[in-house]
Amino acid sequence: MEKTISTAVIKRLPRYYRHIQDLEKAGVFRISSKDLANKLGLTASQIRQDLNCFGGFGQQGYGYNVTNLKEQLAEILGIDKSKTAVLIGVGNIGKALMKNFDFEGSGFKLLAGFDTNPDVIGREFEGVRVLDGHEMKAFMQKNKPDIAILTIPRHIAAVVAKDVVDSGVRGIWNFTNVDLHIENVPIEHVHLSDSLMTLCYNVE
Amino acid sequence: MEKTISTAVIKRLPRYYRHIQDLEKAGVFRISSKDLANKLGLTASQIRQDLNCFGGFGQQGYGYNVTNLKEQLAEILGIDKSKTAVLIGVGNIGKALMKNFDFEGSGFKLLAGFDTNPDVIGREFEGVRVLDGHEMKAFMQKNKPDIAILTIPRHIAAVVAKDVVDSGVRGIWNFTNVDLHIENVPIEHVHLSDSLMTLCYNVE
DNA sequence: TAGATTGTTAATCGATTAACAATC
DNA sequence: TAGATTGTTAATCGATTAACAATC
Repeated sequence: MEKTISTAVIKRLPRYYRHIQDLEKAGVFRISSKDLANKLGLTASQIRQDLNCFGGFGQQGYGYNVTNLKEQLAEILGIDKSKTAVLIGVGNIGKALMKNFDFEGSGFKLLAGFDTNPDVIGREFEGVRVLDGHEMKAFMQKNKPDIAILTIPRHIAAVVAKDVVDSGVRGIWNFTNVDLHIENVPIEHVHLSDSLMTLCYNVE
Repeated sequence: MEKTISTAVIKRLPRYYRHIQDLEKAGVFRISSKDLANKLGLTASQIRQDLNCFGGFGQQGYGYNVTNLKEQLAEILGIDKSKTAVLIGVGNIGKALMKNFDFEGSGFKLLAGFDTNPDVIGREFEGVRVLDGHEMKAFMQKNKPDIAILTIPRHIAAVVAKDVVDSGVRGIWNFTNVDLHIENVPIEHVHLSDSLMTLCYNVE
């Protein structure tokens, strides 16, 4: 029986992965929990506890092998086997993501964008085509993307979220400023305004 | 003596604010911690505890006055008195923010964008001008913005962050995929790839 | 081998939830 | 007044840190 891992732990994993990736690029072969903790501003204890939720990746007296740990983290996060995504709403944010964001690096392949605006339909960004929103349902049935990225206006967020889940999507990356909640469907919220308000509080 | 508030509490405040704002727009005058908790998927106890870090805004037997609570939250977060911001790096994400993001709604006034690319220098988005990066230092000394928004490539993130802090900026909204850390300067990270990796994990 | 560092158990700390007297 | 709901204290729960035996 799998024990469930707390979200606190899971939220730290991508950060571990990112730093370990940097270390590997910098040509570092091994790192101790102590040194990694220093780098990240955490305790060595916490890092060891976190990693040991998934297995003993280290070696007494030595520490962790950087490349091995990177691969283990990639596997835990599931970014080793590429998943698929569609992006819904090719406005400014949607466009910025299509042009800029390294989907591969986070374990995803972007299959298509969707919009209803004729100005963007048919255009291509980084090799990904923007299709007519009306074709979406058919596309989803055929291609079965794992997740949908919602970069649409907030007033249609709930409806579109329901639609994509009905079409079989298993997760949502939500850029609309609405707290979506759908039973059994993981949703990651990117609430930029919440983030900025938090900064506002801290700046006082 | 001010007691410090835990970041867990602070992170929830913008969400409270957002929902209370919605309630006000929907014409709701009062709400109990119980009803608000239901709406947010939290416990009534937690909401009362959180709000009572800042004061007793409710009334026994009645609940909370929506408009009053909204104003109290705005004051706590500091979004009632407008702060100022500059945006550094007018690439795709920077542009998307300038065009789309409701800075006023989060308590900020965007003063200017900066870039070194001649294609964007001189352009205006939503009434905000993009200036030459070389003018930045002079601009900062004159206008003293409260925060800087970093939408620049990751390899220059640390240097630019140091520069703006030296120029007197009191907070950073960091969109670069780097964990910046500067003594005594609050930094809010928007790590999109971390967010997507977390979703990747949860989708499995 | 001796030194280093892990994996893991135990102790501590902090955050959430429950309970209830105060009071509108 | 009686009912509702707060503010706040106490109890619980979970997450972080400390400690140390195991072992490379």
